[in-house]
Amino acid sequence: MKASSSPQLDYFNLIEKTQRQIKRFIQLELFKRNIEISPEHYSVLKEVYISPGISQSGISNSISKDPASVTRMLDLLEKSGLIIRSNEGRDRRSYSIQLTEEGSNIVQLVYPLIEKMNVFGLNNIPEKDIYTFVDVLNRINFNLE
Amino acid sequence: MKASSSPQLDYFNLIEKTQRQIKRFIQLELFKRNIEISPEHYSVLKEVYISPGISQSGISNSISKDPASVTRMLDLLEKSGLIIRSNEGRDRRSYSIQLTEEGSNIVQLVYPLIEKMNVFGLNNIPEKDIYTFVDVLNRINFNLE
DNA sequence: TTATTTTTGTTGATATATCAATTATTGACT
DNA sequence: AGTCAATAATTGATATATCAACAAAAATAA
Repeated sequence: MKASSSPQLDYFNLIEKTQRQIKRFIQLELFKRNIEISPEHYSVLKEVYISPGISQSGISNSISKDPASVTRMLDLLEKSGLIIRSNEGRDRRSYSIQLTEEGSNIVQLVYPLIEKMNVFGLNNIPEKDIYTFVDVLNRINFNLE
Repeated sequence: MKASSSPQLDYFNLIEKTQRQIKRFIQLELFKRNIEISPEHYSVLKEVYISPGISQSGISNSISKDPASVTRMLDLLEKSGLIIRSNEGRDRRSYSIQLTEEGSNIVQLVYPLIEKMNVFGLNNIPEKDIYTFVDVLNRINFNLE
């Protein structure tokens, strides 16, 4: 490791750390309210809420996760009675994913909480900095695509 | 889910997505160069490189990960011959972690690559925006502590 | 000194995430 | 129609991450 003019800007570790901390925070808040769902499962439910009937590959693309991850999360969500897979469509390879009433209720319960947590996490940060922040995240994503 | 004046700023998902994408990118670059180490293992090795003799709890704090995660990563790193645990210290509960020569070589090999990838990921982003970006990440961390 | 609490690390259980390989179906091409 | 490639989803293997429960040792309090 050479000494360099500026210390290594380890934004990857910083991003990772922040991501884990946000996740822990959300988990804790959900636990306090006796809402038994993981942040990951919520993000899947939210996708289905926004796009009812979406396919698994559609979910996979939207949340940028491996199809295998989606399969396994949906297995659990199905077992918990929060979503249903149906084969109604013409394409017999794919499932149409729908929320059950309970799944829908959870999204409507959790959504405003996530909004509050967003506000809390961004406390004391100027709005223009938040725009810059989101913009940089998008640019990094673009650069690494 | 109520319609709100502004759409939900889902920076959590954006951060998560970015984190996964950076990780995938780093993994791919390491694979291309036949360097058989995960980004997670590299970050552990780097900590030990910076602070030779550090304890497992020290690593756990530095990288903000659960002690159990650190134990398991060190198990693998030890099996791969990249680090050694020693009990030389007076505190018989804790281990002193050291890099082997091979571990040290890997850090020195990977470090400049990570630097290059940082530059690549931040391509076309004004420096002041990068400062703001890092600052916002730190503020979010602070807010959620 | 003895008792209690804290710290350090490990292990088991479970969830998440990815990759590689596989099955089934669809779409495209000739 | 028949072949071949692409797509959708699943499964197995493996790594990562956390929580809870635990053991051993050290620090603190009584």
